[in-house]
Amino acid sequence: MAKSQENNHSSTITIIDVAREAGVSYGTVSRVMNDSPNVKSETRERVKEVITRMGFVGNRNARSLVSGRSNVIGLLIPDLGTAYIGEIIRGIDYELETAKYNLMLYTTHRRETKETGYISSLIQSGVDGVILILPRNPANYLDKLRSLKYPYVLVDHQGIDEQGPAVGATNFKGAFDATEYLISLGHKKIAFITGSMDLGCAQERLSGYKAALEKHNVSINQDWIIEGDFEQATGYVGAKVLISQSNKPTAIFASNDMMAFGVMNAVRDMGVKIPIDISIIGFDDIFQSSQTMPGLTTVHQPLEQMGRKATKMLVEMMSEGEIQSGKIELPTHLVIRDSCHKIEG
Amino acid sequence: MAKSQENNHSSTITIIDVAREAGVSYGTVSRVMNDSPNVKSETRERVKEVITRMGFVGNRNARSLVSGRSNVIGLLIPDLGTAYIGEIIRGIDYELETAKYNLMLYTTHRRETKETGYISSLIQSGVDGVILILPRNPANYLDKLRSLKYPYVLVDHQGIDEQGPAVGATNFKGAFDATEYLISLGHKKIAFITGSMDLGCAQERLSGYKAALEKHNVSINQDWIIEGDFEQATGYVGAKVLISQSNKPTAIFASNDMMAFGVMNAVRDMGVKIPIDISIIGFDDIFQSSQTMPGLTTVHQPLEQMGRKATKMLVEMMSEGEIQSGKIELPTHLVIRDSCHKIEG
DNA sequence: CTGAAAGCGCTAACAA
DNA sequence: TTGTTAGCGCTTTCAG
Repeated sequence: MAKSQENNHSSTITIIDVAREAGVSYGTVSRVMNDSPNVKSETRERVKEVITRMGFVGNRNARSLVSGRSNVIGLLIPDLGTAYIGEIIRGIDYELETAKYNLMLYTTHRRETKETGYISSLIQSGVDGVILILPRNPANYLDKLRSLKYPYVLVDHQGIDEQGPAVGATNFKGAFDATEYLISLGHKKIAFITGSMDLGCAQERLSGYKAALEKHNVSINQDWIIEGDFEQATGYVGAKVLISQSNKPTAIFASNDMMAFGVMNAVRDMGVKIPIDISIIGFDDIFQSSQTMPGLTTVHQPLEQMGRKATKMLVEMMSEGEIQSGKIELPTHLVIRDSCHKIEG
Repeated sequence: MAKSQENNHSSTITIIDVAREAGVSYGTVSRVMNDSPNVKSETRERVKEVITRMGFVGNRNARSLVSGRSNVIGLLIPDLGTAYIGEIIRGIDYELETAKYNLMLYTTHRRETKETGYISSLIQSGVDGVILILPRNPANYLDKLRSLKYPYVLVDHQGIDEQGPAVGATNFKGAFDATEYLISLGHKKIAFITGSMDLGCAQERLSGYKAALEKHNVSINQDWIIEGDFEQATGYVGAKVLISQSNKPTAIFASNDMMAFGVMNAVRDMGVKIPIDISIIGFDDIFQSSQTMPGLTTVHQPLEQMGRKATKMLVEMMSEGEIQSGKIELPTHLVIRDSCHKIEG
């Protein structure tokens, strides 16, 4: 006999108890639970009443076992604690709630090796689909996912090899717009601090910056392009380097807001006033950016929307059993606050 | 016949296929999978070889259904995107990995109503236990959890009604130490910005601050106690108010680091130098605090440790089937960086 | 040490 | 519209 090690905390009421109490067969109870149309409304009401009265909740494992669906999706992320990912997850959560899915979280903590391992684990877990945020080396397992027809969506990954479903933002255009805005303010000496250059989004932002400069015939000065890594500290250090130059820029464009915060701190520490002495612009528009003083002008990335869009795509794929393809880029837009200032030409 | 809607992406290999291939009964395969000692090592090897060769992975739902365990724990959090919670989760993740559990995430987004609903959902999901971080109104469902003998651990909740398992930090002592440190530096005019006062940790920090003042016969000035809410903005505003007073403090103790960042920004904007003109101290020691300039002196809260400890407690409870009780407070300690300065008495 | 077999709680065909 | 029933894939007794 099975079930010797009874799960002592799960409710022990089963569909059979409900059926007995309601005076119907347990198949009928199942129909009520699944909103099958083939139930007399009178019966349905009676069964529903019994269900609530007894506090019955269906056993998810049993349902999944027979239906082949778990109503759980997996979410693979590099790390938590960055506002950036938090906001994407907010969007995912939102959609998942309406679609009645739960979320299983897998954090790689930037250990690449874990990614591939997790994918096997995910599939094994009976998760119905997976969202991958900022994956490090998807090439290792994307083929597997595709060959299994396992639904997945990539978020914020601009790999060259990518043919599958993915959602990102218009990084190039966002950076282009920000740079153009600075130029419109009269700036010609515009410095740029890059993100981690192994990431597609960082590359695109750099390209956007350069393109805007070129369009307006502003020459690109390599001394004003500093390599950063999206962390606050490199923004700080980068700004110090920039400001120490004899030929210093009048504006600094940081590839993300965290680095822009570092820039702000550095600049302040050197006694340089924002935005009078120097203009600063960021990228992402995380919550904190509206809270700094002065408020950070930045490129808004629709993070929550990205999460929602990715989830919608995934839900659709899961119900249709087909892997869609094509990547989607959601529009960024400039949010003008108080960290940039007009310059006399 | 069931299974009309086949889960087209899950591997279709079952324990039976493995058994046939290995020339044993499928009960034996099951024993191998569960590391049962009653298998001849020769047989075990053969079966294992077949398992890896066929790439077989057990169906989790089937296993859970019969064993009554899911090897998944639920994590209920108010929000993401705060470094604070991210660091706790890192600890949880770490322990979960060694204990071979997966993590189901439920975010309430600070909507109180969702908490209670989630608890039912969690239990229904067949999750083996639950960790609640910073729960808003646990009174609503703690009784239910207890009566079901459902394993749970509270993290960072200092409710008065609490008898169940919980882990937190020494908030009182941390605040006491920080205040005493400021006093040892010669400060007598020490302001305090509180957290959300509906949270126990915020109350304890305030008490610790007051107690240190009293111990050293420094009178408490109500004008120097400002109510905040743990968000950066209230730190900014609070500092402005403080600095504008005719009788201004020489040090500001913010109840958490985010507010301390706000204080730093405000102070800088008013042309006041840190730490020469004013000393600033925070609480939490989130990652960002070591990145500001000057580095923020703060009370280190062992967030990752708290996550690990909570998880260990939960795992133990799940295996023993008993709810432990008693709360645990992990020690805080002062991290001295560069935001505080000696003052001439 | 191994095989046989009884279910775990439920969904979905099939009858009626 | 409802009842009946065959499994989903697996764990765990019970025999041997």
